[in-house]
Amino acid sequence: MRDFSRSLPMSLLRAREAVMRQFRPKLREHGLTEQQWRILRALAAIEAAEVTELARTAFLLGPSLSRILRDLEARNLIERKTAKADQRRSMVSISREGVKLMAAVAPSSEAIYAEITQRFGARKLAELQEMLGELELCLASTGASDDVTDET
Amino acid sequence: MRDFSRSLPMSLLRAREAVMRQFRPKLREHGLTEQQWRILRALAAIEAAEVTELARTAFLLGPSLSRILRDLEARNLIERKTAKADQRRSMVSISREGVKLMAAVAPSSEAIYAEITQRFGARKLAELQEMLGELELCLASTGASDDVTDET
DNA sequence: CGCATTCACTTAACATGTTAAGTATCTTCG
DNA sequence: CGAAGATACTTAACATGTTAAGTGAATGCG
Repeated sequence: MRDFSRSLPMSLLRAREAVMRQFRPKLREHGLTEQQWRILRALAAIEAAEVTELARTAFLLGPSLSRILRDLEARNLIERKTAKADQRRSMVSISREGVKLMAAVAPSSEAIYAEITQRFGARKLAELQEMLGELELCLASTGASDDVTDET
Repeated sequence: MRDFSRSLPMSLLRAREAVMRQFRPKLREHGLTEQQWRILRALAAIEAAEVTELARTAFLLGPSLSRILRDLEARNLIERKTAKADQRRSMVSISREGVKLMAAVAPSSEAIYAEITQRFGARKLAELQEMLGELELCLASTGASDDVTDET
């Protein structure tokens, strides 16, 4: 069997870990996890979003998101209100405090990203992201539990 | 701020998830998680390994590995014995049952990997892995908690 | 030898990943 | 209208990620 440490899943895992290791300490200084930071960033870019939409944007599963939103709400970093038209949906938005926290963390985050870009090379980084996107695309809707009806 | 859904960490996360989504269902059929499978594969390639060595190979943190080894041992998929020379170390090896399970899963796993390779293209896959390796390398020992003494 | 330090591993505590089940609301259709 | 089904979440349960603290064994050194 192929040496699994050279397999694609392991390559992706190690590469991502190498990248995230750069960010985690700074996020931690502000009491944020990687996932919480993703949610704040996603919310900062829009007025408000439904939970399902936010899950898709931040690439989190529903149950994880539910827990995290509960915690972020308790820390007053986000706000929630049920939609008028459909009581099932809740609209999530970032709070004033959340915006302040973002503003405090963003510069360091940007600096770290710039450092990574500079080290690896901007052109190579773009190429890498292009390939990752293609990989994702060519595997789309090929898993076991997809909402596709005409699978073989 | 840059659209975070196009950031490197998200690209890596989505790509890896797209890949793992192909494998998880089959592993699940055999009652294995991705991490348990990594450990079995790592052990299958060697006679026996110390826990720390195994953690490095399977890319797992010590605490995670401790729990997983406890469970795999309870399921009789691995065996442990403390080293003679150093009572702190324990040598882990795959059991006969573990080998049997590997043999049962390996063909499907290989088939899935082959399918991915074929879809994405073998040459492109090699290029991607090359870039991922370079990324990992250029970020090595740059995090906050590394055992490097001469950091800036 | 003896004791502080280091080392290998485990436990603990909390956050998230993952699947299944639950709840409340909305929609559909007879 | 009203019951069956669909939808948008939430909870539950178990496995892992992550950091800190704990435990027992080996080492270094006076």
